[in-house]
Order: sequence, then C-alpha cells, then structure tokens
Amino acid sequence: MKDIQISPSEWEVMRVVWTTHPITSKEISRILNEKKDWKLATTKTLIGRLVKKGMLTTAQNGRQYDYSPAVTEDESLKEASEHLLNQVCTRKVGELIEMMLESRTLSIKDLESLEKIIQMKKENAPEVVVCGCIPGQCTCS
Amino acid sequence: MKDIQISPSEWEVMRVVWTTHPITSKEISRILNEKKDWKLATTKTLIGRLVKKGMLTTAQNGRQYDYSPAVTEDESLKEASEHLLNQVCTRKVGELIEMMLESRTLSIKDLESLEKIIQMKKENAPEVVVCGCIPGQCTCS
DNA sequence: ATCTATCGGCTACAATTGTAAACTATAAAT
DNA sequence: ATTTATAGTTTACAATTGTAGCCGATAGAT
Repeated sequence: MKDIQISPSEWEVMRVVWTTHPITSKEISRILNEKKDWKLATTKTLIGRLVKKGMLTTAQNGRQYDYSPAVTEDESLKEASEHLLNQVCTRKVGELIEMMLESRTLSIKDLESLEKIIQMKKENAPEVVVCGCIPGQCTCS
Repeated sequence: MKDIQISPSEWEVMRVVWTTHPITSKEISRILNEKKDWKLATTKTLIGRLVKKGMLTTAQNGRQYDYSPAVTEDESLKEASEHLLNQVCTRKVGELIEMMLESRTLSIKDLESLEKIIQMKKENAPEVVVCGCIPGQCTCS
C-alpha cells in the first residue's frame, strides 16, 4: 500500500466512484453538480489526476472511459484517520476520540458496537499510554 | 472563530508553541530539529506564515520575538477532526470512530471516559442516523 | 461523406505548501 | 566605533491544488 495523498476535491470525486462504479466522467460531474459549482472541465481534471495517482482504474468503452476505484473507501478512510491521529500525542488520542464522539449523532447499533470494542480493549488497557513525542511537542514529560 | 487552514508542517510548529510559550524562534527550531531536518530558515518561514494567519501572537523582546499560540490546541484539533468527519457520510461516522479506536492504545481512564459518553448518548440515540449526503455520494439510499 | 457534439488530454494560472537562501537591521562583542 | 552574529523579513522556486479553457480525435447524425 502506498501513501498517496488525495486532496479534498479529489475526495469528493472518489466518494462518487466508491458509491457507483463503473461510472463515466459525465455522470460523476452530474452527481457532483448538486454540491459543487464545478465546470465539467474541473471534474475531468480531478478525474485525470486521480487516474494518474492510481486511485482510479479505467476501462475503455467506445470513445469514453468507465472509471472504478482502485482502493476502497475504508482503506482511504483509514489513511486519513491515521493522519489525524498522528498529529497529536498518543496520550491525547482518547480526548480526540471523545471530541469526535461528542460532536456527532450515532445510532444505537454504532454505540453498542463501540461499547463492545471498548470492553474488549479494557482487558488489556494500560494505566497510562506511552507518549512517543519528542521533548517539547507535548506536555507529557 | 475563523476557519484558517493550517498545513502539516505548520502544525508541527504549533505543537511546539502549544507545549511551551512564550517561546523564541530559535528554541522552536532547536526542538523541531529532533524530528525534522529543517534549516533554521525553514522554521522561520513557517513561523512567519503562522503569524500572518493569526495562529501565533508575538511579543517583542529586544531584537527578537516571543511567540505564543493565538488558538488552543483543542480548538485546532476540533477543527481538524470536523474536517475528517465531514469527509464521510454521517452514517459512516460510527465506523470511522471504530477504526480509530481500534488502531490505538488507550488508557483505562480514556476507555472509561468514552464508555461514559457512550452511555450518555445511548439515552437519546436514534435507531438510524440521518444521512445528509447528496444522492450518489453514499450508499444509504 | 461530412458535420457536429463530445470525450479525454493538454495547457493555464493563481494560491498554498515545503524548503531555503539572501537581505536588512541591530544587539553584543571587541 | 567597528565588526560580527543573529533576528525577523523578503524573495525564490518547485510541487500540489483548485479551477477551468482549449484542442484533437471520433462516434453518431445527416
């Protein structure tokens, strides 16, 4: 797995392709028009960049292409969340997750699932998380 | 609060200032040398940009400046996590949080705190979360 | 057989980011 | 009083991103 960077605008395109594929550029553009005031050309540029980055695969179909995702949404999401997690001291991760938890509505099922994971983790949880920051980048030491 | 964008490299600088302030550019640079192969000039550029963006305040002290954060780490972290959350369908947020939870070690205290929040939220949790995506950007409908 | 709508690709261009050298002003050393 | 080290500022320059126009090829219409 490589660590390709995918920009916010590109992400919008990926979401469409993850949802429906194979899909044409025209259809992608049509769908995104609901949300973004992009010209068709803009969408095409983003698609082109995603193809170049290896995030989309193409299948020729007459004069046009059908696009499909080359990575799953979960993989990309994982990437993105690791990025965020890496921005804070490991000892602050709990607080970060609390923030996210508090800011959004979750379903009963979601909450139960989270609960289960937490139960599980409590079995082997340390008293205190090891901080891996360099001195001066967190207040742990 | 405005929605200023703060880049990854700038974030590294902010972390130092959040940890210790007021602080001089030289000291910031010294601390970051542990982690980044940046020339002093590079750090100074980043500091300059952060000042311009209003993320750092300055207090003149002789020929040099003492820098302090203009926003808290929590505020910025909140910003950053909202960004991530906004990248997925609201109905997928649970899954996203699960991912994060699973990928990191948390302390007993962290876990208990999360548990408490979850208990709380369960009181008013809906059966299913409302999806606010445009058609074609998630698989809800 | 020719025209036309359209497709993907190429080009464009400003803003942001990563990285840093050069410049200017000045505090400190001699 | 000069020199020198250094602090912040300006300039630089390539890569990425946001945004889009234009162009050459071709499938479909006439």
